[in-house]
Amino acid sequence: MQTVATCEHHRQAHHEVPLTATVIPIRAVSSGIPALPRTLGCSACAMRATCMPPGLTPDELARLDVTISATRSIKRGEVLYRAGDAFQSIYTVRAGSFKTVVMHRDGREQVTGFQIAGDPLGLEGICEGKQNCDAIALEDSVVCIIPFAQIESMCREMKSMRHYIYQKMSGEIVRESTQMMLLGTMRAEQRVATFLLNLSKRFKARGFSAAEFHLRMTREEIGCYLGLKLETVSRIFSKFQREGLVHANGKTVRIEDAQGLAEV
Amino acid sequence: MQTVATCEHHRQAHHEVPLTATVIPIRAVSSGIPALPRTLGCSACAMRATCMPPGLTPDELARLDVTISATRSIKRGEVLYRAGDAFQSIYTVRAGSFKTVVMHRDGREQVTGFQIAGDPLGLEGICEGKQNCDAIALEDSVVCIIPFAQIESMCREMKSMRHYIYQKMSGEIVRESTQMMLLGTMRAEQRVATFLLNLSKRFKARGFSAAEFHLRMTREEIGCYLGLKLETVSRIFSKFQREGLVHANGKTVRIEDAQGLAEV
DNA sequence: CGGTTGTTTGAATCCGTTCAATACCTGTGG
DNA sequence: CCACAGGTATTGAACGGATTCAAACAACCG
Repeated sequence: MQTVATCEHHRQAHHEVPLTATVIPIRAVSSGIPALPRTLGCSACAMRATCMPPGLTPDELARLDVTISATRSIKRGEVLYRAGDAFQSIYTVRAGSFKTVVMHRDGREQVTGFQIAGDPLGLEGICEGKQNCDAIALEDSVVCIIPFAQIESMCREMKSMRHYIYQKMSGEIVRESTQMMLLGTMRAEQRVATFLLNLSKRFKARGFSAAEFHLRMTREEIGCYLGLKLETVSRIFSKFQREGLVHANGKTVRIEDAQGLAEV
Repeated sequence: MQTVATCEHHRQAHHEVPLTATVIPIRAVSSGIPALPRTLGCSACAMRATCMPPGLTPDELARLDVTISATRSIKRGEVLYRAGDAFQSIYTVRAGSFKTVVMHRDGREQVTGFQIAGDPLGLEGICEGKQNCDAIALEDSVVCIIPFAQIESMCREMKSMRHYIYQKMSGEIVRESTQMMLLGTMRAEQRVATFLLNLSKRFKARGFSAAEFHLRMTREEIGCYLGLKLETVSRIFSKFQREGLVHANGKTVRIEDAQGLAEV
């Protein structure tokens, strides 16, 4: 079984993921995964506000329900897609969480993002018709499959859908430039503080606690994301704890002084 | 007069740029700027292959010529747009070059990209309806103005135009994740080597020499882009020169051993 | 020409890494 | 149930690469 921890594997062996085999109609999966929203299909989905444009007509919603009719379950450590895979769909995280990783020939890796429920996945693939990073589940997860060709053809008539795609993509660009700033200008403590505050904000936006949450990623993955070594991340967690900024016990984190964190 | 060099200024004072005042019909500008392609309008533009989707019909080309009918000249050190400006247009660099800079409240800056002729500008703005970075000319430059609302409405009928927009945006995402990898995993020498090789490749793609070119940006701006201090950049240029990898005289750079650079 | 901006180089410092040892946690099989 | 193994996390000490501080030089422009 593949592990999430080490930041070095998952090369080669493209296209071997049995894509269709694990695609299941939404209704079939509903009873199996307890954490899922009860109601299914976009029209009744609790997360529609984050995933889809606002102000859709009933007709348009009905069409969405037909188009986005399948989810896919991915176990912890498994990949949703790999760099090089042919681009066919974009995804929305329905439950669980992912990391996206780009790699160099020489084995160097960079975690480019962590995605939690409601976040989009796979947008980078549109450019060259193939994915440029691996998307790996940090825990047992479920994604909604959004077939790009179909959603794209909806764009013809639906201006709001065009704007939705633009916004998601543009949002990725903005997110990444923020991360470039972090990597280019911040010192280690600021990076970790920013990371924790960002996670906190996103959990809050999805209705979870902003103060206390469970990290699904290892110290190494955090380091890989922040341009630091895992030891450095660990040391800074400890330091923040000594200073009363956070309480960190393994993967459980409680933010004690958000203001203080922001001022690191 | 504003300077390009120091990596610290250009805050506040949004919206004060007299946008319309400097917008000139393409034909009016044609004789003024010698470096411009002789033929004007997208249908006859030499750079259309890089700026616009392939396979447009004559009808579509004619429509483009009407839509993209103005350029704008920006003098060295002046801004094309600032963070916070209302998003209205995207741009293509027609002549000259730019840097894009994001900044934090605290004055920290990060150069997120350098754009040369043929490169797109302003795509990040689509997300929130306002720009999230400053675009500053590194030399006297000219951009084509692409009014987004109009190009967007062309997307309704023109599938190729929709794909064009997707590809440009997705390309930005890919470019940025590559840069995140550089910032997150490479040591200083590798960053500078990668930077030089990337510039070389892009110049070559635009028909300029891949081996020898003129840097339009200062050492400080390069450092700001690569997450290094200007002294470090300077030292590494000198080191590369000692090792026979490049010949650098001020802003003129000649790549002597591209292979060696790639292996740094 | 002087003044400003940009570049180069050296020496000292410091932050994050590297190397290493130990502890912890979780799931597995005896 | 406990022991064990593998991965994960913490912490210390030494090291090193990039920064900081400083000075001198070059290039540019009015």
